[in-house]
Amino acid sequence: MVIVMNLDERKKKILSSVVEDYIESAEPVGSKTLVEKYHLDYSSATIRNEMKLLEEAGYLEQPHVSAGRIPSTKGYRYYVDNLMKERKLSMVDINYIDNTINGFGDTDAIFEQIADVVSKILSTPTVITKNNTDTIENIKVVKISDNLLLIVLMSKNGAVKDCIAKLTDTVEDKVIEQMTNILNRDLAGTPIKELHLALNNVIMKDLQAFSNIMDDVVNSIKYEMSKDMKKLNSGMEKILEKPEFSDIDKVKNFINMISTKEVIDSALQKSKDNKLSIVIGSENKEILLNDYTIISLDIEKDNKYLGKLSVIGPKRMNYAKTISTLKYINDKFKNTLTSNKSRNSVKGDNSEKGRR
Amino acid sequence: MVIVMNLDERKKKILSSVVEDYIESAEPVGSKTLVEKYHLDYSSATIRNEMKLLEEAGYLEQPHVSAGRIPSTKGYRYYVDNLMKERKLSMVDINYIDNTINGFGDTDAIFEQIADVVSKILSTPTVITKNNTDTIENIKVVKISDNLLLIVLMSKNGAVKDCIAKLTDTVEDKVIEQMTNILNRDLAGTPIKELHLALNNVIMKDLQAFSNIMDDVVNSIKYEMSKDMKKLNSGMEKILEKPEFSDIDKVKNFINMISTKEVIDSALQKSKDNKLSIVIGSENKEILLNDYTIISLDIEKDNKYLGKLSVIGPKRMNYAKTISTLKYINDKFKNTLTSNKSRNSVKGDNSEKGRR
DNA sequence: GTTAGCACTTAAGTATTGTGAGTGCTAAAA
DNA sequence: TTTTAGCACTCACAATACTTAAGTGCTAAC
Repeated sequence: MVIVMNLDERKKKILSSVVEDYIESAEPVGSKTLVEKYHLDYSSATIRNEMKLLEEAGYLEQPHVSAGRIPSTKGYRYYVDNLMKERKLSMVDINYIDNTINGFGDTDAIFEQIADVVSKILSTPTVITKNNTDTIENIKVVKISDNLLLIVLMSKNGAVKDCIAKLTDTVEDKVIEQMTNILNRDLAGTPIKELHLALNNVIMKDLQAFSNIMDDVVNSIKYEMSKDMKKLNSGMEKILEKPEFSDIDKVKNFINMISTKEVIDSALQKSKDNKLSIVIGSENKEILLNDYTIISLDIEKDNKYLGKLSVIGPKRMNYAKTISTLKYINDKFKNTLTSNKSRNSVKGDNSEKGRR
Repeated sequence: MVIVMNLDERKKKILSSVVEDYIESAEPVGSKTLVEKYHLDYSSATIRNEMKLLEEAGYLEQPHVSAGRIPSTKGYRYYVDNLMKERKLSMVDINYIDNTINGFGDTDAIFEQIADVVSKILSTPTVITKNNTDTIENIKVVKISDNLLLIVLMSKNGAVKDCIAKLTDTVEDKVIEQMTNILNRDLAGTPIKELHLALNNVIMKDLQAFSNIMDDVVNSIKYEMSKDMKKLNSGMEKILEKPEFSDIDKVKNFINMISTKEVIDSALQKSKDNKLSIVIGSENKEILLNDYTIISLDIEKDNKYLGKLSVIGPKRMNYAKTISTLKYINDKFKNTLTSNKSRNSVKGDNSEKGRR
């Protein structure tokens, strides 16, 4: 796919050292540092010559003439595709993930858990985008008390969402049954993204029949569905720690940018085929994102697409750790949605599908 | 209660002008500014003499000798108690509140809505603390599908909380009924803060009877209840706009501080009698909070205490607007929890209790 | 009691200089 | 041909001195 440039071993070693040192230190890397810290058996002058060549070939760049080198977008890309070694997660992180993601709550709640965990481990903001081509499959309405109804929506792909409706009028069981039938008749098969419209139609058609009650129910569903994409700001505090954001204006710009739905949407549209997609710096079509990297993972359950989990941060991000964390979470997630038993003493494992 | 110092009218006018100008501009206020902007019919020299006296009496302070004056804690306190004029909310804010707080979802969701709205309007972080002396009154368990249960907890004070439990085993209706009975028998009357312990006891006693199912249910409840106090970080981005937080270290300190549960707890313990409490700067016993003001409001429904809504920010906060916003929300909230009809065209108002 | 006038203080902004990290190039060594 | 020592050069950053403007407190006159 990618045209592999003819970099000799020494250049590869230098490039990967520059990338890794810069990821760690956030400071431009100089020839002397490379020789000393990475045991390159050449003098600094030789390394300087090589770095010059790497710069001319577009893999490195120089903030100013008397500074060391930092990786360019092309450099990061080469590193990710050819040089990076996949890394095992630390036991600390594995334990943290295992103890925190427990599968309680509806699908949104689980997404939220995942976003929080990823943010904590990677110190990056995390975005969850739900699959809104998913369709409604089934709706249940349960009477909790005289003026409280509980509505549960289940999607074709297995997502579950519930909400509570407070009624102004009391309601009889018979009415609930009728209403449930109407909702299922009108909404089953509706794509999530068209749900709002469909709900309006339900009201138009059937409001008369059930007066306020249907209205209460529909509004509750509408509100619950409008909470989409909310998890955007998870882990925002963490970026304050990164030297890239030492200036308050940069923080503000970044927050504004990722709060702009269009920017994120544009970034997440591409590369639908890959389960794991990495878009580095200027590879982003959106100019505002040219200094940032977005790594996203498709979240699936039983081979059905539920949504996308994306990590967004400066180009200087820990690619190896990010990728292994996302992959681990993905595996974990598949199990979690099926069963929440994993953290307790697993007694009878025979109920599992056995694909591992 | 408060000993009112003998400030003459001119001093009052000067003090209130300094407070209001400083709240708006965040810059120390000088004598010339006061004369010109607030039409005090004296020369700047006279005002200077007065300001000197106000400083000696402890109402004002001077960051350095060639700067204007800023209010001290005592100055803010005098302003809030004696000089501040209560202010009507703007129509924009009223509309925003009315259109956003709609009463959908369980009690926690509503609290969250309120915290978000307050944060947006006041550009301040907002903390919600739930009343954990409230007790469980009733528990309902509803079967959604073969391996999904929905659990609804209702408290004595009217709070509602629901969660979904995913089961490893399938479950029969009869079992659910038995289990519901056990849960109600063992948990009814339990204070929310002791729920975790009580749930452990339930498992100890009855795990054998229902094996994994009860386990799944109990763990779901536990997880749902553990989300307490989560709304702490709402509105955190907003503080970046305030000049007090122009330095990234100050932001970090502030975030660390308010993320420390103990600090917030200590601040929120005092003044239980008042529905609205204002603790300014050094009035806070906790030293870390000495540069900040906390304004909290007890949230009630039908005269039952549900929790506390607190706004935390620099001493230089817009006291008048904060207080009127909280009061408006409080009124709104009472209605909202009872009925979510307010934003639709209200047709038959006869169902309302009529207390306004 | 009030105010004009003035000397004084100080934060903050601007200009100046010094320092150190790191480079590119040249010429010699391997 | 490749590598390296040596050196002049560049430039960000830190430290320092200089300037400016805001605002005060005090005194003496109104």
